Amino acid sequence: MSELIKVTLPDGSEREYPKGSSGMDIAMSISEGLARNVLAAKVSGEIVDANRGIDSDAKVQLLTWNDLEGKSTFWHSSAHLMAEALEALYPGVKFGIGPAIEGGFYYDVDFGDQEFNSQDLKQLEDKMLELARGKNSYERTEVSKAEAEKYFLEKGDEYKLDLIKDLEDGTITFYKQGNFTDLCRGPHIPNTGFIKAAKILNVAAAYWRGDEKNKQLTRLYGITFPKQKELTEHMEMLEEAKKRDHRKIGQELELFAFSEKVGMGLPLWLPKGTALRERLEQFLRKAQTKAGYSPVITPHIGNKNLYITSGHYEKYGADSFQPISTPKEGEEFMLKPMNCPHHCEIYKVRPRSYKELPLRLAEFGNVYRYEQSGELHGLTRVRSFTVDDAHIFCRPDQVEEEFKAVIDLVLYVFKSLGFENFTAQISLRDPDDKEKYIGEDEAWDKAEAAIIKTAAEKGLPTVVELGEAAFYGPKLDFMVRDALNRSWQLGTIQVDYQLPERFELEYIGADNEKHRPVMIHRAPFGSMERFVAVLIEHCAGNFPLWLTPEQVAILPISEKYQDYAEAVFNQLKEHDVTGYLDERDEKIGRKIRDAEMKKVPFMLIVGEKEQETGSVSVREHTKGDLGSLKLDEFIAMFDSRVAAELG
RNA sequence: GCCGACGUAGCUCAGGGGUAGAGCGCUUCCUUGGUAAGGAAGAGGUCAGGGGUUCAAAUCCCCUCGUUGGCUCCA
Repeated sequence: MSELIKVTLPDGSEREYPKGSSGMDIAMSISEGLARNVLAAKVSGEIVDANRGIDSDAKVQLLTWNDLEGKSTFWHSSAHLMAEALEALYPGVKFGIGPAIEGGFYYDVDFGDQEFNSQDLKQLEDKMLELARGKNSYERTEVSKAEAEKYFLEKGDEYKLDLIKDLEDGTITFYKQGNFTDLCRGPHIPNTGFIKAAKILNVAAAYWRGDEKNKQLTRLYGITFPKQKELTEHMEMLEEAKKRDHRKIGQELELFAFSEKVGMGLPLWLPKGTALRERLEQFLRKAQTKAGYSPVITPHIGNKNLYITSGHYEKYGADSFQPISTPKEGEEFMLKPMNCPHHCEIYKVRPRSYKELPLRLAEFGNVYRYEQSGELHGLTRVRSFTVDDAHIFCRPDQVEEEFKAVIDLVLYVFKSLGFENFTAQISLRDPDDKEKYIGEDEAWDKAEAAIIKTAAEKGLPTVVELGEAAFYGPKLDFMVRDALNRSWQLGTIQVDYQLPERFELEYIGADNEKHRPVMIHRAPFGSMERFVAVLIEHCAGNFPLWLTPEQVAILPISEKYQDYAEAVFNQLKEHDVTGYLDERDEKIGRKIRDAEMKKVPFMLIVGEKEQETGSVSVREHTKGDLGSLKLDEFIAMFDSRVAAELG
């Protein structure tokens, strides 16, 4: 007699189930193995508990650990489990919020008068696992606002009360597992038994609601897994990430440095780092030349009025490096925080015809931004950096084509540097806070639509973020995943209808009338600093051969072969192979070890044999002895490796 | 900018109220050695900077600077 509902599964198949069946019931009907792994269900786009009944026809996706949403449900439930453990160990603790994040979860905790220190972490982890073994189910109940308030009033948790205050009556739910009840929208995994491994990763301080006027809570970061093995692998990955830290490798390989005397956040590029950077620049210059860009050079400072015109002064002036005054009364200059205003003035040097658009002005421009001191981090966040900048001035009817060409350029750059995984983030205005942005609604709508359209046409994997736009226009940001699957923002493309307006840029159209061009800002690397940092971590300092500052090390067996070694070195230099000659009075084993530590791709060992035959004994970094090659054979091999890398 | 931790030789770090330690690196000498560390000797530090407590401070306290984990921010 029970009514049936139609369920559409992700593979397109349709099945019928009694009304009120849950995701778990559906899983059970497919296979027991699946049922054991189901963490939650996505029902018509909404993620719900696996045991929630489904009352109408729906598209249903069963979420497991392999789904992002499954993981996040798992971690959110783990946050509740950690809270339960904390409550058991520290009676009377109060809780803020405890969401899942990328790579785990956290919970903000107010320990009151109780002490919590890092020695307690193991105890907390053990308690979590002990509770998890109880296989307590996560039970959802709907409560009224009054009931919710009553519960937390009695418990004395002012943070939850604060949260409830903003919730609408009738939408409030509690989740209970074991002895712990929490205010929570859900969803959750079926029971705590799924959680087999737990690690508290980090303890930090965070203000309630992120406001420094509020009380500071202890934020406990944790991660959990359905298998112990996965936790072990995760911890190994974190260990590997630490080894790849670009700050560490940058120091070890002498790529860059910082000096207290020069100032915080102001990187000093050492010779090897500079070599690397310049090769990256040359690579992009070449690609840009092909794509029709015109390189330009502009000063590091600009009159304050330039930034008043651009709108940047009003927006960022107070938080920037302050104006530089000159002997002339009232005259003020600013370190340039971006290159666009200068490029606008280049556009304006003479009247422009529609025939010369698009005009693509490119500059590796050094810019200076007074980032908050607490935000500085290695090369990824600095106060002086170089944008691989370009501004494309084009007619409105050219925007799409130009946008697509830029996407192609960005993809070419990523591919050449070994970044295979990326998503394109479409950053739009926050529709609820239009005050933050300058310009007309109409222009914004047009620009946003253009980005969405071209991204779709290029088949980019995209995510849309509201409120992430620049103040002058929407953006398409490229988030790449590195070798450790960490996500970084690199390239950016931005459509801008505002600056042309502010700078009164014009071109004469075919109709002999004045028209306003559209500007596209773009930087495939983002910044040289940030890109190098990400590249270092991506390849753990083992750069593609063509980028490596020291590509070969010539290691003579003894000083008797010094002359031959030098001859080899000189010939390599002729072929644009860079490196060094290790003339030290050390044994070959030692020279090899040092070259290996420096991650030099090729070691060329030369002694009596090689000298007699005009050859080199080749050893490749981490791979060992490759045997003997004539010098020209080696050069040919080297060249073909580089050619292969650059596709 | 805010909260916490940290700052000892070029690097990695030990020490800790009573005149500064190790390994690596560096310099010199010996050694001329065939695929991841040859041997010996030597140089090198106002213990981040400033102030205080003390007979005595690298060590305890305060401030400043810097680094770092977070929070907030990011043209």
